[in-house]
Amino acid sequence: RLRKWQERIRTKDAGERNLQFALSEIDRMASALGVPRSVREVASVVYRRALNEDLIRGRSIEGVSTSCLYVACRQESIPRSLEEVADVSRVEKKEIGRTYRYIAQELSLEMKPVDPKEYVPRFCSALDSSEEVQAKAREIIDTTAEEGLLSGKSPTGFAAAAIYAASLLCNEKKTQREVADVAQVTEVTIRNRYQEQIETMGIH
Amino acid sequence: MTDPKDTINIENVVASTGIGQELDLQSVAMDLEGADYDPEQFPGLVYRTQNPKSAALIFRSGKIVCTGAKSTDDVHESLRIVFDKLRELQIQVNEDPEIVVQNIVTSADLGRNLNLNAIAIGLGLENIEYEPEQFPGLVYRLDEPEVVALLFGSGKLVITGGKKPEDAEHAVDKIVSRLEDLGLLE
DNA sequence: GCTTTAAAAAGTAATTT
DNA sequence: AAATTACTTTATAAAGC
Repeated sequence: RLRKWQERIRTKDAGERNLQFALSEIDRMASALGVPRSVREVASVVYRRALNEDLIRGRSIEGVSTSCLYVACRQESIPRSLEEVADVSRVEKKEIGRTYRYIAQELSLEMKPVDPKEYVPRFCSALDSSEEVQAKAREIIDTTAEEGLLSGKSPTGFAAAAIYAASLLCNEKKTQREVADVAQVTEVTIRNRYQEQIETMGIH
Repeated sequence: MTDPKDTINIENVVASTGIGQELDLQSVAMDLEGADYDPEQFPGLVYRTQNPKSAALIFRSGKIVCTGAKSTDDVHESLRIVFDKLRELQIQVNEDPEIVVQNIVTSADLGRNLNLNAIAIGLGLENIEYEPEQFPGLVYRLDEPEVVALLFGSGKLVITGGKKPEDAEHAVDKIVSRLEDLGLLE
């Protein structure tokens, strides 16, 4: 009987320590990503829900923590790409993506696809682009997305191409490499998306 | 307009069977030309057939998995070749061991572009998985038939998980009517 | 869970030429 | 900068870790 007690205390302690570890990891990664406190709080809530639903079993605490942070960024409309999140996590991108899909499914999070426009402010400030470029990029994204160009395309690459195009149109040229670096996509992707976008925008 | 059902093409058929007899894969690997066997990596021996093209995974238990065939007929033909090869090695194989089709992968074309964002919302986020950052296809799980469809922006699609060719046809019909109901086709 | 096998879809990325 | 190779997703069986 005493053993059972000790075991319960032991597992309870272990659970507490695991939760503390998860929350401190979320905090660490959130700081590294530079997201506001509200995102960390949302991530913590999602993690506790996952814990209550017993979704951690068979998965690493680090993987679930990272996925919850990824979810929180999207829910707060300041998304971070899996690439960016993986950069501050010790879990690889592929596993973060899988864990994220599992958690989103099990918690019925009904995540809407990321709107490329949500990347515009952050990418543009990293590029020191004007408000005019941002507005133009948003316009390009909305117009080309309505024309069906967004289907199947990565939101980061789509946003990067629109920002590149807007920079040219506003006489604030940025090189494809500069934009590619802040968006963490290749120049080839920017080139491909850019071509499609200016075609349907009728810009010459 | 072309009926999307007429664009259906079987791309891969997976089937399982068995010869009801234990095998010494080490010696089979020695005697069977072109056999790949690395028990450290995977317990099955890999044997590829050329006509029709397929890959057979042969296990110590005598159970066999055949993948890569383009039709159910090809699966039977490929396995007939495998059975004959084993008989050449003095291994007893019945006349026609039972062959069970486990999965059929099919491709098809709806003939027009799809707005995957609208479809994700329209069909209901709870049934759909669409993460273009991770994969360009929208994942749609059907209950009847029980298959999984991958929808692409081009209107092309992949259907997998079915056990009979008709499953893909029924799935295409359902997908087309659901998209039409939502006004997301055309 | 993972390991291996096959095949399609389309996007993205890393190498090679 | 264009071409090639490779990896992402889906399902499925097999035996074993």
